[in-house]
Amino acid sequence: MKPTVHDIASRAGVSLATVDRVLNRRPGVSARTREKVDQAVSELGFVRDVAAANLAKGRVYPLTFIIPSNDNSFMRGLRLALDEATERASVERIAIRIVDVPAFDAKALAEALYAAAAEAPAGIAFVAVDAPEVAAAAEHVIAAGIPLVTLVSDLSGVSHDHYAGIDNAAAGRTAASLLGRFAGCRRGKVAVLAGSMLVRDHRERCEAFAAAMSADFPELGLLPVLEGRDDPVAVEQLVSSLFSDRDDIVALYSLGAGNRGLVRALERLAAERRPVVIAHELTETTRGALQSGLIDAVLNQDAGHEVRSAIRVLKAKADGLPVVAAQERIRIDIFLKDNLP
Amino acid sequence: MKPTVHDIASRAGVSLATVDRVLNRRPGVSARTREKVDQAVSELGFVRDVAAANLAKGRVYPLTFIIPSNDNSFMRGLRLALDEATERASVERIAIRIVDVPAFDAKALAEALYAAAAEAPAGIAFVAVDAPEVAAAAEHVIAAGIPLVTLVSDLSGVSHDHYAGIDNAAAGRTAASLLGRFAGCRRGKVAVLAGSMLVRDHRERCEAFAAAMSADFPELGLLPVLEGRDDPVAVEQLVSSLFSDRDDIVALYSLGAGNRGLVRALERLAAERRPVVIAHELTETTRGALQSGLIDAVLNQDAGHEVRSAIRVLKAKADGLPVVAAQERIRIDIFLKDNLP
DNA sequence: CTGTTAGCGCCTTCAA
DNA sequence: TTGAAGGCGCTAACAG
Repeated sequence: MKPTVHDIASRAGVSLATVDRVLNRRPGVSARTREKVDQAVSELGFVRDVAAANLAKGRVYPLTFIIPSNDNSFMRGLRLALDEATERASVERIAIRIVDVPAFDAKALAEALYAAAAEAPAGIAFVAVDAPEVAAAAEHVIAAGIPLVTLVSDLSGVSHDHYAGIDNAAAGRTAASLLGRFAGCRRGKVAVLAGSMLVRDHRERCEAFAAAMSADFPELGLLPVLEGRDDPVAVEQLVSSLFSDRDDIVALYSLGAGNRGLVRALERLAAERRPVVIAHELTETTRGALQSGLIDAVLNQDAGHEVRSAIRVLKAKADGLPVVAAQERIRIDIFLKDNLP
Repeated sequence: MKPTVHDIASRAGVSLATVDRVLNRRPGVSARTREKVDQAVSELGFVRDVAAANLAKGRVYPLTFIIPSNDNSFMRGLRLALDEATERASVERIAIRIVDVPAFDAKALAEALYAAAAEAPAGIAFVAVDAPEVAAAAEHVIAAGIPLVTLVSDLSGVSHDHYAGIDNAAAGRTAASLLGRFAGCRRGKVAVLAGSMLVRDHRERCEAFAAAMSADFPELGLLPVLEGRDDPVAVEQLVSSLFSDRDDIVALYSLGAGNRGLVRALERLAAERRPVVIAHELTETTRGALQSGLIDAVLNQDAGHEVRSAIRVLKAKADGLPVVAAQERIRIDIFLKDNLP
């Protein structure tokens, strides 16, 4: 039978309360007593029943998630993942509060951070905009002793607790590998379509992609980066005019959102002119385009994993427990038409 | 505040015990009382605290996992995943017993199933060998009322509770897509290396791969399938002699295990003769080969996910709860050198 | 510094 | 058919 606190108590010859103090590293125990308990713990191979502990504590962790009120599929997916987490809230003893802020608005985000901190939750997660005022607000949160993690997009120059998102440089390199190899022996230009070079994840993907392309596939020249502001309409226009301007494009890397516009533009292209296309985020749109052959591969980050990871990390930090970094790494999924989930 | 059984009890004007009976659909409650309780439950939006329930029940689920005592990295990984699950055993209130059987040995596996059933565990998971005697043993387990799931490789013609593994036909098609596209404009033969056509996962991968290749890349002819019995030594020999026999091989699909042997054989090949290689399962070996460029892509199934899924399903079945099939689908991961976790 | 005691939310005898 | 009471493993006042 699995040993319990009672076994530890009698083995060490102390009371339950003392055992509890030692187990939870609370003060008010003499060194000798502590030792006796520790010894009993290791001798009996005691591991505490977290479920029972949480039940007794009755503790709930109020967590605040600040996310952009952006109407693209990925952010909708993120929200969905948060809703699911909220449903498991009672079991995991967390209470999630979602705060919306305008997308790409550093000032609004900074204010949201200050406001969230004022409520003193057990932790805050937010999708960063990489700007000084946001960094300042983040520092404020950290100074207030509130665990803080970035979600999806990271923040430079602030030592927050964690970044729950993919390695965007690796994503850029992965895109380059796939695109270069899928292009095969075709020769021509490669177009790059981003949301905005002002956000860190896009910048990192773009730079890594360009570096990998020129290293591994120098015969495929890169065209200047197009910025579609993650807006389907803008993207459609950009891509359409690009393809009517020139006829030497063999491949395209869409590293941002707004792929609905991209797909519409591609659909109007004559089949023999269709480029190799790599895009990001598995959505209704990109899934359909994969299946119809308009997009060749999709790199994806699992919003559900990111949310769950953020929650785990925030809870651990709130409890002062260590985080197994390797276990929290978010994978870059690759989807072809054949391995769609 | 989240409602508890107490709230339900007072709202319905009954005692805790009665509430409990209704919640757990136990007999001995009049229809009228039951109704009152049900109404209180839905009015208050009560959801029961599973952790507390398990704590009170003190129930543990003895689960038996039967896996091949095969010394390849994937099976070692599976074992590792099982060990990890065992460590969480106390929290999840399961007790895992691992039973080893010789690989690809239908008779031994069948016997192990009978033996496991005799111990009447809460559930059994096993890596199937697709043979009649195994099917008979599986039927016996099912007839004994013990929840049964297959792991990694499925069993034909038996309606067991679940298959915790990837869609192997999809894996074969994915391999074909990648291999065909990575081959680019190279022309020649494609070698296929399997473990054994006796296991259903290998057969399915192989058939789907062949079908997809002839449909999408008819210019690349397939060579007869080599069976390496997932044994590194055998595999090395097979591949070595294959490449000394002929010089028109442009690509190779290794759909089984034993890739240590494959990599050793590839290493000895002159760089310009090296084929495009797609293999299965991310291990030390395949990871190294990806990084060194000997292998181009690895399809992976996450043993940890499979084990956890099997456990979830077995527990649910043991409790008579439904399973959300979509949530239990195991993904096919694609790894290139660039997106290694 | 240490122990006693009363719960957390739920389940399970045992009586009525 | 129903209810009262005790306990699962742990934590947290409140006393000593």
